[in-house]
Amino acid sequence: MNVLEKIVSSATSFSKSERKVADIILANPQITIHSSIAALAKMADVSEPTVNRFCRRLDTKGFPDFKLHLAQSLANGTPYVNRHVEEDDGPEAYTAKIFESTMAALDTARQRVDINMINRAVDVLTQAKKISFFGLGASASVAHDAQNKFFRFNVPVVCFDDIVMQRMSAINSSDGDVVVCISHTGRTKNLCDIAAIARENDATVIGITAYDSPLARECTLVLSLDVPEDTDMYMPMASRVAQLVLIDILATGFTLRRGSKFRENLKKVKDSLRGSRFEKKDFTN
Amino acid sequence: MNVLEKIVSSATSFSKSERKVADIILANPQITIHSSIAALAKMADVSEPTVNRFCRRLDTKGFPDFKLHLAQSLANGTPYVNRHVEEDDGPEAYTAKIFESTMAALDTARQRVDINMINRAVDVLTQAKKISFFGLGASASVAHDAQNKFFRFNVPVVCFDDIVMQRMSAINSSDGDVVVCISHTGRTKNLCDIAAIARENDATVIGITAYDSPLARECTLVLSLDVPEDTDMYMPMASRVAQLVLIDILATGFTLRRGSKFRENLKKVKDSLRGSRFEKKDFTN
DNA sequence: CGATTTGTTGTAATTTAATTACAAGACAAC
DNA sequence: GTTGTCTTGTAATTAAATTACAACAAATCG
Repeated sequence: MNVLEKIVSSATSFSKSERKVADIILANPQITIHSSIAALAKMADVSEPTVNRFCRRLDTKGFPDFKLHLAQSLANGTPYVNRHVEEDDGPEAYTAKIFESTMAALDTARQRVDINMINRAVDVLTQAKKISFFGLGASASVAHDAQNKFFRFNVPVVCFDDIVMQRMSAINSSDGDVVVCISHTGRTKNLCDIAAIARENDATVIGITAYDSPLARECTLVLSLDVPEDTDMYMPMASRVAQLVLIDILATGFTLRRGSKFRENLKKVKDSLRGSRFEKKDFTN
Repeated sequence: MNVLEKIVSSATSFSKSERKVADIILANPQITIHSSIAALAKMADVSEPTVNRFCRRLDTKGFPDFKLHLAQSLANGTPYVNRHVEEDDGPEAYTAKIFESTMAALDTARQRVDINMINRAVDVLTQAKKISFFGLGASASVAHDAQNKFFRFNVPVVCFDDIVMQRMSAINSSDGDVVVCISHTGRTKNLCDIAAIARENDATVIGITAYDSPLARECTLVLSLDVPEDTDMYMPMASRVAQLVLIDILATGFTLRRGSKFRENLKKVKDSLRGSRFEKKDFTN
């Protein structure tokens, strides 16, 4: 937990004067790290020892040490301590908050992801006879995106966002086929059924879903992404971005496993687009 | 440029003693930020003023200020200096690199994005009679995702990834309709045509695309996202994530503009899923 | 309701750390 | 070999942070 978050969470245990200090610091974190203890005390209208005591309460060695911790918190980019969008946020505020919360979500995803599982998933995918991506709702667009990546690898790839098609496809699957089921919650009944059906037909089922969810239990192999979702907006946001990055990782693992010669193939796919595009005038991206 | 990088890059301009200081700091950055100037001087076997001069040479106000900058550099965590995936990277390396490069891309996107344009786009979207999202290839899944968000707002939303449908839809558009064209490069001919057609028919065309691209020139309003794309893999990766976050921002702006009562509506949409899902056993997400 | 204790806050003294001024030494150029 | 410049360290100074202690406020208990 970074210092800024710590200040917020231990707010209740502060005394009156300490709260004044906390308020000033939260309001001007950037100014704080460039201020002396005297300047900060003056801003908060308290004495210098009070500031010092405040720092100690936050498990730092003293004011200079506290500034160090604060600087690190800020570097991790938390201009908005509360990253949740609020009713009266202006465009500047909500734009920054959404970028920040998405980045924070990716960071926790990175820390929690199981490299071993990724490696096994890449193994399975590179050996697949056929790969199917299934998702519903918001996860359907992730499935489409996955198809857009994996079709380049010259492997049969399908993608369905229709439960009937998914079901038929699952029933027709067999040994060597890989089915990737994508669901943030992992509690969508239809998708669980499909995972079960695919498994009964000897397909390998990879789940990109929440750890220990009903869907996860139906899968051969689970890539869990426990990302804190901002539920205020009632829309999947960060979770879906993390899923996409995971798809990128699997696709990258796939290409690396296949070696450099294979990469030439990808270049061809990309070059094939040239005719449909306006030429670049210069080398800027 | 962060301080650590600065130390490396200005290595040539250091004197003999300053180099000693630089070496010690680069070797033990974590220890440095918790040391006094005296301790560091002793470690580097130089005098205290030498350390101070070293700090000044790096455009910091003095030793404490230098430590602050150093702390921030360390917090920003660049475990992989080179974030590009390489031939012989193992799963651990490429996973970390892809997460990191995606986060870095989002960070530059955040810095470069034009808040003013976002605000105008939200304006236009909230007043739209009908909203259409068009994308091709990788951008098609972004368009689908946008549809998945915006349909919740009780506004007529369509999404096409088929140029014939897009064309027909564009021709049928009229004043008050908003067409959102999504393309990373902004050089896909078909999509440019469609933007032009939509504009001829009095629709407002919002482009989520590269600044000053052919597509951008056809749009009423451009949300440019100049994200450094990792082209090694010949696949769109970071750009597409940035586009999704932009969609999230527009959707959020939309809901905020509509006020709190409208948010109840979104909750209803979300609650409607309950029947199709397994119940949560606890409150973990 | 008053006395006592506990906790909070500020003043002043002290200690510690960082910076400056200056002088000695090293090195290069003439 | 001498002069000038650049580098480095010593000692003095200044600035900053911390500690010790006293005054005050609030809460607890008789």
